[in-house]
Amino acid sequence: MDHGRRSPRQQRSRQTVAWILEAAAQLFREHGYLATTTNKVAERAGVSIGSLYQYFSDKDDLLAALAEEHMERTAREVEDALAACAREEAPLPRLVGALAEAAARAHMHDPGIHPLLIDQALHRPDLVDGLRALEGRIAASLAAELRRVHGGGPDPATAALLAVQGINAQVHGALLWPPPGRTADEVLKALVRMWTAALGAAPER
Amino acid sequence: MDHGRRSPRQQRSRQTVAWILEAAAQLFREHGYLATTTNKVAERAGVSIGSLYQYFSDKDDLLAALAEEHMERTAREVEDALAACAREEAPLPRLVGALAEAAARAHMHDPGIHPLLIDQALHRPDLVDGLRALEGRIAASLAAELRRVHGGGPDPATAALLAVQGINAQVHGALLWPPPGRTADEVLKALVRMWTAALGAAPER
DNA sequence: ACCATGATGTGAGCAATGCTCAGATTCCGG
DNA sequence: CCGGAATCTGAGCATTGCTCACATCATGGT
Repeated sequence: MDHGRRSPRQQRSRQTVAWILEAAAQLFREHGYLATTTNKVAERAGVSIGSLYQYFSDKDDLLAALAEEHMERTAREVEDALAACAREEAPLPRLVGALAEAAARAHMHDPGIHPLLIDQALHRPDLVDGLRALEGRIAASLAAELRRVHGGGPDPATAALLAVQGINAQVHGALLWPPPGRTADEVLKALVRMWTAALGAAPER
Repeated sequence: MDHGRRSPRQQRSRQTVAWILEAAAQLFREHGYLATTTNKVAERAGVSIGSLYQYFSDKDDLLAALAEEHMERTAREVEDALAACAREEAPLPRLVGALAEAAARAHMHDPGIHPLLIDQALHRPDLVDGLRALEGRIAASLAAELRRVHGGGPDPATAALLAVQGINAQVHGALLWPPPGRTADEVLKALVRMWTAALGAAPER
C-alpha cells in the first residue's frame, strides 16, 4: 500500500520512480541487498539521492515495493492457470499439475531477486500480511475448483490452503532444484500423484 | 563448520564466544538483525569489539552460528520423534501427526529469533546447503518409516522429501497461526488426514 | 504572456555503523 | 621463572543511510 512517502503526480516523477525501481532491482540482483547502497541506486537510476528519499522512506522500502510487484504478478499468473482449468473442466491431477507449473514459472521469473524478496517479506509485518493474503486468494480459487471436482474432503477451504502452502514449498525445495538422482519431471509426477491422493474426493464418512 | 576465524583453544576464550553468542541472540530477538550493532553485542557480552571480530568474521557470521545451532537442535528433535514412532511401530496417521508436532515444537522453541535465522539461512549459500542437508537427513529417516508401514508409493525417498518440505511449510503457515475461523487442532486434523492419504500405501500400479 | 504556488530535483554533509590494527595483557609448557 | 602463543583491548578509519536547505521546473488562474 503506502510504500514511500510523497506519491508522484506529474509524468516526470513517475518516470523517476520507475528508473529508481529498475536500478534497485538490477543492483539487488547483482550484489545482494546489503552490498547495495542507496547512493549507488540513485546513481544508476540517474537521479540524486535526495530524489530517491522523496519517494521511498527507507532502503527496505525499495525492496518492499519490488516485493509487492512480484507478489501481485505471481498471484495473477496462478489465478489465470486455475481459471483455465475451470474453463476446460480439468480433472484433479491436471489441476494439481497446472498449479505446480504455474508456481514454478512464477518463481523462475526472476531467480536472482526472488529469494531476496521472500526474505524481506518475512521480516516486514506488513508484507507478511500481504503474503498471507496472497496465499488466501489463491487458496480460495483452488477451493472453488476442489468443490467442482468434489475433492478436498470435508473442509475444502482448509485443504486448499494447506495445498497451496505445501506445493509452494515443494516447488521451491524440490522441483526447481531436484535432489541428486532425480529429474524435475520425476519430482513433478510424484508431486501430482501425492496431491491427487491427498485432495481426492473423500465422502463425509 | 568454519564459522568465524580463529577457533578458541583456552577455556576463557570458549567462555567469551559463549557470551558473545548469548548476547547476539538476545539483541537479535529484542531489536532485530539490522537494528543490532556489533558494538552493542560486544558491550552486552562484556568483551571488546576486537574480541568479537577475533571469533566471528562478520556480523552475518554471528547469525550463521546461531542458525547452525538451531538447525542442529531441530534435526535432533524431529529425528527423536521418528525414532519413537519406530520403536512403538506406530501406524501412518500417528507418524504424520508426530512429525507435524515435532516440527511445531521446534519452531516454537524460540519464536523471536526463528524467522531471522531462516531469513539469513536463505541468502547464505553455505547455510542453504545446510538447510537442504537437514531436510535430507529428516527425509531419510521418514523414508525408512514409510517403508516400514508400506507407504510412500513407488518412490518413498522422493515422497518423504516432499512430505518433509510440505509439512514444514504448513506448520509455519497454518498450524502455528491458524487461519481465521479454524483452530490449530482442526488444522492438524486436516493436515494428518491429507498426508495419510498422500503417503498411504499405493501398489506399484 | 506572466507569475505564484506547489511539485520535483539536487548534493554536501551529519550521525552512526562495520570492522581493523597495533599493541597490552594473560596463560601455559619447559 | 621465562618466552612465546593465545587472548583481549578500544581508538579510529572507511563507508553507509539518510536529512535538509536550496535550486529548478511545471501548471493553472488572470
